[in-house]
Amino acid sequence: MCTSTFAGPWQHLEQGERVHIFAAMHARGLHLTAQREAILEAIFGCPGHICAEHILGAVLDRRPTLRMNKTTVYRALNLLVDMRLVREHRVGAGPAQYEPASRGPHTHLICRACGQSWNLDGDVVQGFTASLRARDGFEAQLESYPIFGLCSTCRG
Amino acid sequence: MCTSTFAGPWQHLEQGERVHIFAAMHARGLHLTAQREAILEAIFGCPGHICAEHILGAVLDRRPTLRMNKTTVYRALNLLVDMRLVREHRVGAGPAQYEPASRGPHTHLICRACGQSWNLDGDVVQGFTASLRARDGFEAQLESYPIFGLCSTCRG
DNA sequence: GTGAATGCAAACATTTTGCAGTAAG
DNA sequence: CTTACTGCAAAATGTTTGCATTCAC
Repeated sequence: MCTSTFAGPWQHLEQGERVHIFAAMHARGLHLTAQREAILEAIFGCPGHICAEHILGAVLDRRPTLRMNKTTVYRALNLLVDMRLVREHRVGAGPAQYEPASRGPHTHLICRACGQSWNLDGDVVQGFTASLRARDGFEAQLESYPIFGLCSTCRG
Repeated sequence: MCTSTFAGPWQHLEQGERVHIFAAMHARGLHLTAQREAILEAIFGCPGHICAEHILGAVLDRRPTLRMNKTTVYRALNLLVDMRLVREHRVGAGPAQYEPASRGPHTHLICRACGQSWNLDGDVVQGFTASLRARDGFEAQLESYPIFGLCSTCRG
């Protein structure tokens, strides 16, 4: 079951982004349909992560004339993740969460006890990923998953 | 759907471990039943991670006289995770994976391209978690989930 | 016009729940 | 003898698939 919903103003895709996505799809012989555009707008218009159910809800709310179905949402999401236009986070129980890949790398700290989350800026993460790269040649993609643990308050 | 199965020799719980678990359960007014003991043996006897379906399979295979049901497996797993005797890993699609909490912290690196995984020893991780602790007071539990990225081969 | 995209219903995989019966302490 | 535990069947959740129809290009 999903919990939070983003009810902010409806965002249209920024023009450059739209062009880039259209080109990427065209190159694969795929269509940028009204449904897919609405799904993209829901994802790009949400400041955080959003799940399939909420994407469906947002589109139905804000584009009542557009036909839309959960199957279409899931199919579009798989496509967009495949094309690396959207990042997927599957962590813990509950539905997968999605966000624009263009948002750039950022890591979340999540407290297992209180559930709060914090953004972790680049410095510390970069030090860690740099040492993994140096040691093992492994390019860690820490932005794909939040880091779980206990926050300073809950440790006490 | 599960893929790999561990078909190694049946392990009985090490005596000290059994005593410790029994005490922990007793302290909560819970029973260490034959079913729960068999489930624990399946988890502790598996060198890697094991999922609910395979625990059920292992117990049915090796203790044909013992009645056992997937509901019992899931209920036992929730209990054991809750008691922090067993660690749960939910990552990507597919069923949750379980392993003894006593196995100590260790982090896995998993390559998104080829799917291979490597154990990451403590040093590098400890440096990272130490800086998070110092900076944010956050106690990261990196052993709870793998770090995804690209291995040296697949980066090329 | 043609191949790709959609909606619907149904299947699927994983996990949880209600309830009546069983067994551990 | 009490309270926890179990099995069964059924539900809940999140996601995918088959197929006939519709639409973008």
